[in-house]
Parts: sequence; C-alpha cells; structure tokens
Amino acid sequence: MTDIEHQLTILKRGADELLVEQEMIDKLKSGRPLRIKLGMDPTAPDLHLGHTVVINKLRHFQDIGHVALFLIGDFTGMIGDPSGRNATRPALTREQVEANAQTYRDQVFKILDPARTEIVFNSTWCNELGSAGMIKIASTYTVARMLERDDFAKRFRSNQPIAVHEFMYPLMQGYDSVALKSDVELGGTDQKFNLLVGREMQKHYGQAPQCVLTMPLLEGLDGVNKMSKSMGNYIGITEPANEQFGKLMSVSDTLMWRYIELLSFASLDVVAKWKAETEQGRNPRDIKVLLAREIVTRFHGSAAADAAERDFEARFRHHAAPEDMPEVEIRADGETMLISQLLKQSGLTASTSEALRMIEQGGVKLDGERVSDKGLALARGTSAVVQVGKRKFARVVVR
RNA sequence: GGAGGGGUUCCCGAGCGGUCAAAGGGAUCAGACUGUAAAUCUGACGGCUCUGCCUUCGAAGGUUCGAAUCCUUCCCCCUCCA
Repeated sequence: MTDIEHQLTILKRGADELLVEQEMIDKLKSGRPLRIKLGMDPTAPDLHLGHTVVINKLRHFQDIGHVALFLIGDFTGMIGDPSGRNATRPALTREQVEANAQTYRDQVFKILDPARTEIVFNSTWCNELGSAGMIKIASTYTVARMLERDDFAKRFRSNQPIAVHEFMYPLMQGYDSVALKSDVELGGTDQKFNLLVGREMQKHYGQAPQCVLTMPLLEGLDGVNKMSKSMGNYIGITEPANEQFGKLMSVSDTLMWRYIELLSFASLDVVAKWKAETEQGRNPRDIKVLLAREIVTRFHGSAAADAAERDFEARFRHHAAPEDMPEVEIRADGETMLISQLLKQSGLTASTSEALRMIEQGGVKLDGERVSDKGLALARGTSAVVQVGKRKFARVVVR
C-alpha cells in the first residue's frame, strides 16, 4: 500500500462522505502539511462524546502531519446555525459565547495535539468586513441555491419563517474557509450544505476549493437517537471517570462497535482482530472494557481509568458499594425516622411514594440488607449505607 | 376574513356525565436472568401524615348530588378555502 493510500484509509475511517476524493488525493500528493478546518459554534457549554467524533478525525489528520485549524465560531454563533432546525435559533449573547469558547479551548486539547493546532476565532475577520464586505459576500450566492437546502426548503414550503440573516450563516461559514485558506473542512453529516458553500466561496475568491469530509452523527446511549444533552443519552467529556466508565459499559454490543469505529484510536488491524475474537466466542464485555479504559484515559488519565475499572468490577461483579458516595445528614423530627422519609430527604428517591414503591419492589438496601418493611423506623444517630436500585448510593446519618 | 378539527398524566394516544388517578403503546424505574449488553419475564409508573386523603385531563368561570366528559368566555395549535 502506498503512503497516500494508507493516509486515505486512515482519514476515511468511520467517515460518511469525502468530497472530492480525487482532489484529496492530489492535495495529499503535494506533500505539504494540509490546513484542516473544523469549526464549532460555542453554543453548548460542555462537549460530549458526540462532539468528539469530528475532533477525533481532526486528530487523525494531525497524526499524519497536517495542521489543525480549530475555529471557534464566536461570530457565527451569534447568528445561530439553522442546520437541522425547523425554527430560528435564539442568538447567543456575547458573554455566553465567550464563556463557552473558553470551555471549548480547555476541552479540545484532551484530544488534539497542541503543537499542531491553531485556535482561531472567526470574529477576527468577520468584524473587519463591515457592511460593504457583508454585502459582497451575500452577492456570491443566490436565493434559489440557498433554498435547495433541505431545512430551508421545508420551512419555506410549510410557511415557517426564515429570517434573512439565517441565509448569512452558511455564507459566513464559507467565508471562514476563505479567510483560513483551508484545504479540508470537517463536519457532521448535517453540515454538508454549509461545507459545500465553503467550496463555492473559495472558488469565488480565487482559491482552490477545500475538500469536504463529513462524519456520521454518533448515536447516544439508547442506540437510537443522536447523542445530545437534551435527550439525556450522552457521555460528557468532563463527567467523572466512574460515570464515563459505567455509561460506556452499559452500551449495547452492537453499539459498541459503532463507538469503537468513531471514538477509539485503536488501529483498524486491532479492531479487526477484536471482531474476529468475538466471533470465536470471546466475551464482548472484555472489548467493551478496553474501549471504556481508552476513553476514560483520554479525558482523565490512566490512573483514573484504573480506578474506574476497579470500582466497576467491585460494584457490579462483586456487588460492593462504590468507593466514594455522597454523604448526607438528615435531621429527624422525633426520636426515629421512617425509612421512606429518609429516602426522600436524602434525595435517593424523588418522592415518598417512589420510596415506598422501591421498597415494595425490593430495590432498597440498608448496609447491603434488603429492606422489606415499609414502616421501618431508624433511631436517631443511625448511620448506614443506603442503596436504591443498582446505581444510587449514599451514606446517610440520622441526626 | 370564511369553514372545519384539536389541546388528556414524560411522549404518542383512548375516554366523551358516575365503576377515571384516567385504556393501550413508548420511554423510564425496580426485581429476576446476565456481561450494569441485548432479548425475555414480573411489577411499578401524580402527591401525601398511604386500607384513606389531596391535586390533575389548555385557562378561568358555570350547570349538576356528581364533570376529563355538558355550557360560557379566553388562550394556543392544525387542516381546507380566500
């Protein structure tokens, strides 16, 4: 396999589409470090694994010698990306944008190699443009072409409002490519239109058009919907190691391979070997542990990954209590406190009714002993490890 | 502007004067089985001082012994016509 082919294999791993492949090959052949653009609007304060799919891809490019341009869309963030939307996005305030931009900066270097990364803000050049510059940009694209875009077309057809400034979003994103002279731009599949506008825009400004590499949207823990904070099916990159480990272990066997493809840096040969082994009867659980370890190590270091694994083993294989759990002090009104009250007040259940239900269903344990008496009263001064279901623990003291 | 159809518990969706805290499905949670996987089975799924009581069916009023169900006003959505 030639060097170019090898690079191409790495870059196309997990990718949805590479446009235009021949152009990509030519760029790689030139031998110079390519400028790879990835833009993110600072809309959400915290990143989750879904966001990292495309950042990982940027890392792949770095690993074979190219330059990462991580663009924080502090200007475009204030327009709001209409992609995949059926309504205008609320614009962000300057303060929100800045706060989020800072978290992004802190978080992306868990993945990217700082030595080969330039962090750029598009307000740098967008603010320079002025009205005249904006009009010039707006003149490069037509309304008809803008309406080709599916989400705009749908909204237009169904008489949902499209504010004029929303047309500016893809144009400004495209102009970013001009300003950065990018060779390749990465994005999720939902970004395809915007990425292609970048090509048009570059041609218009006399540059060679960038190649476009789109990555699939990562499914969340449910394996169905895309990972998102609002669906609650995400693994945040700042979550504690134990949480990340546990959540990864709870992923289904099918989804596991998807996660490996899009999140792991294990080489394709290794992945192929894992697959072969599983088919020959190796427990997929073992592979999942490897994945969980890798991800936790990436965000918390290997010591934390060791600890998370040990904790996981203890808790779920040997049914021990976790190493650290919240400590709660509850004040009793009288000399004793009912177990249902304790559960509610310690926050282990949302309501008294839920507490009683959990006891009926055998989901409550006190120092490892299942509680079967709904009327159990605990004397003041009692201290115990209370467990509800498989995952909720607290060390509770009655005062 | 005109005509029609809707708003029910997290979501979808039945109910159309009492037997309704409200069918069914989904999601979720607990238990069993496991690899905290999937599948499967069982159960739960408004709140509380829990064999009972209280608050829910877009909002506010009203009729009635009794309303998610009937009436009035208001708010919001959808479809068709202009």
